[in-house]
Amino acid sequence: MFGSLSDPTRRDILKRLSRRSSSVGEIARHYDISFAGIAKHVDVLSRAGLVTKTRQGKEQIVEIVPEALANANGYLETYRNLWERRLDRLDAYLKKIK
Amino acid sequence: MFGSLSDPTRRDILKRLSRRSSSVGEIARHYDISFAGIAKHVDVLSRAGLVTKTRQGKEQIVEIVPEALANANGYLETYRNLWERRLDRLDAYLKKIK
DNA sequence: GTATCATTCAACCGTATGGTTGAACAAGCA
DNA sequence: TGCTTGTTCAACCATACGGTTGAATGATAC
Repeated sequence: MFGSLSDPTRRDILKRLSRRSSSVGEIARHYDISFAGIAKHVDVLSRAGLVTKTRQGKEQIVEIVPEALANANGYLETYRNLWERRLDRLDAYLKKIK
Repeated sequence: MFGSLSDPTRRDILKRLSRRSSSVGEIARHYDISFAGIAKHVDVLSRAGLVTKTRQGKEQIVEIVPEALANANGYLETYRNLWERRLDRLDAYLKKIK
C-alpha cells in the first residue's frame, strides 16, 4: 500500500483521479510513458486497493477509493499519536518534578 | 517519504521508535538482519525526515519525528478530501435534479 | 598509546521494479 | 464479416533496493 504510493507517477495518477475518474487510456495520454507502462501503474494502485477498475464498454474506468486513503491515514496517525502521548507523559513528568 | 514507509522492516522500526527512542545497535538487536542492514534502514528513514539521529557518546540515538508523519497524513488527506468533496457535489447534484 | 564497542562506508549479490516492445484479446462500428 | 480502438499479457532490459561481508572511522575505557 505504501509501496504503491512510493512512485511519483502513481501519486500523480491518484491526484488526477481525485479530481475525476477516467479510463486507463485517458490517464496515459497525460504522460510520456507508454500505454502499457501506465496500465501497469494502474494495476499496482488497483492491487493496493487504492483504485477500482470497472468496464464501461471498451474502456476501463478507474476510480479512486477514498476509504483506502483513510486507512493509510489511520495507520500514520496511530504512530504519531503514540509518540505524542509519550511526549505528553514526559511533559507531565517534567512539570511534576519541577 | 512513502518509499521509506514501503518496507515492513522500516515500518516496524518506526513502530518501535514510537514507543521509545533507541540507538542503532539497540534497534538492530531485535532483527535477524545484519547491523549494517539495519543501519541502512535507519539511514533511509533519516533521509526521509521520519527520524533524526543524534550522537550520544559512542551511540547514535534515533528518534521519530512526529511532524513528518503529520505531513504524510496531510498529504493523504488532501486527496481524500478532494475526492469526497467531489462525491458531495455529485450528491448535491443528484438531489437537485431529482 | 591500545583495546573495544558502536557506527559508517564500500563493494558486491540477487531480486524487485519501472520501463519498453510486440502480440493477443475485447468491444464497438463499417 | 472485417477494421479500429482500448486494454491486457509476456518477454525482455536497466536500474534501484534489501541484504550481505569486511574494512575504516569515532568515541570511550584502560
